[in-house]
Amino acid sequence: MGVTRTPRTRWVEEGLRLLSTGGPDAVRIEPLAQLLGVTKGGFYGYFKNRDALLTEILDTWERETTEALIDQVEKAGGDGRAKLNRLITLVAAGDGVMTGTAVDLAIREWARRDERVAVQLKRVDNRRIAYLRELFGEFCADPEDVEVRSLLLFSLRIGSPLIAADHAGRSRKDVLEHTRRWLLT
Amino acid sequence: MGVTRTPRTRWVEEGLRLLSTGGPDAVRIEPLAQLLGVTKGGFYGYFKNRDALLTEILDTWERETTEALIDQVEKAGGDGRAKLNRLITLVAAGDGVMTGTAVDLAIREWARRDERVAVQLKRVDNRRIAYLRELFGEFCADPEDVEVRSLLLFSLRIGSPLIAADHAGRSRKDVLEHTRRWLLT
DNA sequence: ACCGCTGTGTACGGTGCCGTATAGATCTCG
DNA sequence: CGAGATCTATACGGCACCGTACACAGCGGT
Repeated sequence: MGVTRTPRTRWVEEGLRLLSTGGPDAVRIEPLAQLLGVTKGGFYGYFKNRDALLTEILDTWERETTEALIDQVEKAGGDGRAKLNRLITLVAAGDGVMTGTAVDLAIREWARRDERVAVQLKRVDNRRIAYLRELFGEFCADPEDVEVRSLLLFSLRIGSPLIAADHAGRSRKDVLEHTRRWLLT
Repeated sequence: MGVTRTPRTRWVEEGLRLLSTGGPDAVRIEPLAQLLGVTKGGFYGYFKNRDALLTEILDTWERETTEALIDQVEKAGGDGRAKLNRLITLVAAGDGVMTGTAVDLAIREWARRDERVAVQLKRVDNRRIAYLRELFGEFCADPEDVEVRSLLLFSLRIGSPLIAADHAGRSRKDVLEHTRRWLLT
């Protein structure tokens, strides 16, 4: 063969998919290779070992997830409220492998048992919370208030997909819609 | 020997501990046996296989976690606000292996990839949300409002430990304290 | 003191995965 | 076309764990 049929990035992309559905323990090289339709032969040409792949997956995620979404929200302009509305809508849509909520949750769980991952996650979270703070700050005078709303909105984004409850006849979507109004008032 | 030196419950308890720190994939029989200071010899006398242990761990958790906390809150009495305050304080303390937040998170992550676990988690969540709804209902007239606050409080309990951000000079504890007041007004 | 029961230790074969070594296949470029 | 570089398949040894088989130890009861 000789030409790159399974480039480095494919290992990372598919690994990210495995991570999101099965957690870090599911990112195994041989099953991954099978998923790509090859054997693990080529893997060790790109990566030193399994750990190197995990590191690269994490770095890729950090790079893609931190700025991409913010840029997308910013470029459409508007005031803080408008931007928050757009942000919430975009996140709720949750398209893409990277920006999807599943990867986020998997990495969060991973961070609980791996200090290296925890550090990386903290950078990402701080960046995101800082952005929320900035937007809420545009129409909330009290800094405490800003902090409370930022944490609540962020928690909702993380917590809601993990909560499997019904809502007395309402749909989750409805409740989230009301919550959005509640937080933006 | 002949007398029970490592009763069935010890396997479950220690398994629960492994689950909370390392996720379901970390609940392995041989390491678990080593943790208990025995070999796996006795394990298969109690359980058919690893899966049977996992099932029993889950059942134990459901039994212990659903009613214990609610009972503890209820028996001290007071109105809805007082009970919510007590509930929040108790959960924040997070003592015990069962009621701790770690098991909860591990099981939630587990439920994302195992339908059986998802069903069980849903029962527990519905029970908990129903209780929150009941308490908020005591001082919130609007049912939508009740639903929003319940989901926000629950999300905060799940999401906050997973979020690794700083808060502009404040401590997480401070922000959570302000949030509590915000939700109970 | 003997016997059966029960929990335990040990040994075994099987499986899935890791990481290495090596040879073959295919493209690129001279 | 031939040489070199690049990617791939295959084979291997090693490790950790699963589940089974079986032998042994010590307690309870008659």
